Amino acid sequence: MSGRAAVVLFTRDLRVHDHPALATACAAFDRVVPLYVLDPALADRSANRTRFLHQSLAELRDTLRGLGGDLVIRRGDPVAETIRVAREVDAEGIGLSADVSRHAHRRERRLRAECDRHRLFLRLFPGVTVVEPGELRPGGGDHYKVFTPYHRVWSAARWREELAAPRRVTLPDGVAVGRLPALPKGESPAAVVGGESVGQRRLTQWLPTLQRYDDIHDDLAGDQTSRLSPYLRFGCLSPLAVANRAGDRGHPFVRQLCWRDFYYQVTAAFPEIAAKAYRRGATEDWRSDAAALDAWTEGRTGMPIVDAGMRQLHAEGWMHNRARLITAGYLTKVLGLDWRPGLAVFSRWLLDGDVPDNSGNWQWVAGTGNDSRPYRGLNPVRQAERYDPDGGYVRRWVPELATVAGKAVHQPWRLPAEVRRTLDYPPPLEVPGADPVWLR
DNA sequence: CTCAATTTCGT
DNA sequence: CGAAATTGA
Repeated sequence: MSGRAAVVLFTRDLRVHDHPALATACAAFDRVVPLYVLDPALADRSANRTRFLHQSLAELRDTLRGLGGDLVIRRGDPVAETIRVAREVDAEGIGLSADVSRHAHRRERRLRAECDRHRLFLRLFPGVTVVEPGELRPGGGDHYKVFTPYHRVWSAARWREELAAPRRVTLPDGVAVGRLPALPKGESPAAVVGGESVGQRRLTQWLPTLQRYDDIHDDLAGDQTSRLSPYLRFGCLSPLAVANRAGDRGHPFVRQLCWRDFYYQVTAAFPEIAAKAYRRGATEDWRSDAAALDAWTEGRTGMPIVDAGMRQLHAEGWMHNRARLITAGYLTKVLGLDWRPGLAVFSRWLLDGDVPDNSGNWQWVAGTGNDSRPYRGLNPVRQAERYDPDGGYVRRWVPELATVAGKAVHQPWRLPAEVRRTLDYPPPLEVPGADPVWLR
């Protein structure tokens, strides 16, 4: 063993650029162990994300090798394995990016206890969000509950300095690197590939469209959103670096990054966000209808714009944001079903699925979230006609309707009966006691 | 300075 | 309606 050593535990920050924990460790220590612990407890939550994770890890390992180091892989309980590695290499301590979920908080707490026991230091670093959760607080209270005031202070706040990748990473002598298992299978055939360079390339290619963002980000068929969310989810991209490259802090795209930070600081203060209504006094009288939930889940509700969104989710492990609003609004506001199973379905498939964003947005749509204004039930047909005016999005994802031209595809129940019979597409789900305007 | 009343505003 | 900022005692 030669020189002072530290361990950098990677979690959902799978990059070398603008990685405060890694940059600081490499600047302060001769020897650094970049470590990832494969946690069997997390492995089977989402096959899509597990595959994306492994792709990102493989690339991170290659990048670190290029810098003279490596990515050390262990399997098991992240806390026990991290401590074990730290002791093996006689490290002085451990650094990692702070995170907000209940799982992450528990990991941090256990890690701190073990570090105390073994006389190691534990240091938490920023990097998962643009502005650290808890850094901005309203006059009275620990976190912002409404987006607009948060956005105001977020835009005006001082952001930390973006950090370069370390020029060199040197492992301690004799550390066993460990191996990545064979790339696991995902569920979605058209899922994007994980990794820092893929994310960087996507960002670079997409940035020129920023000037037209307002015109195109809600166009379902145009499909011109950044699609950076999975890379942000796994930290292949630094949210700060993305915001900086967008330039103008007031840009509506940067505002979307602020929404992400907003839900992270909500989750840090309300870790039960995935299970419990955030707003106390929220009415939660959901119906129970297993058949309707199944139809929604599988994309056969008979509401083309909803089915299109769900089919895209299955095919790509990703859904256009506008389609997320429409499908989630349809489940909760039209079918009257609980947001939790909807959240669980998104969570299984989405490459970008995480606790703060996924839960926060579902609660916002369901009306149990921070938005104190009574949420108006959304009309899926009107949404479809506004955001998919020619029906191209529906025809792309619902092949049963591929022969129906124009916006007529949004209301197949209005087609002549003899045409409908040829389509092999179900009539819209019925909701007991409801007479939706779009069926009149 | 603190704290309560009041005003403003909400993807 | 309730959160957050502002005003005022």
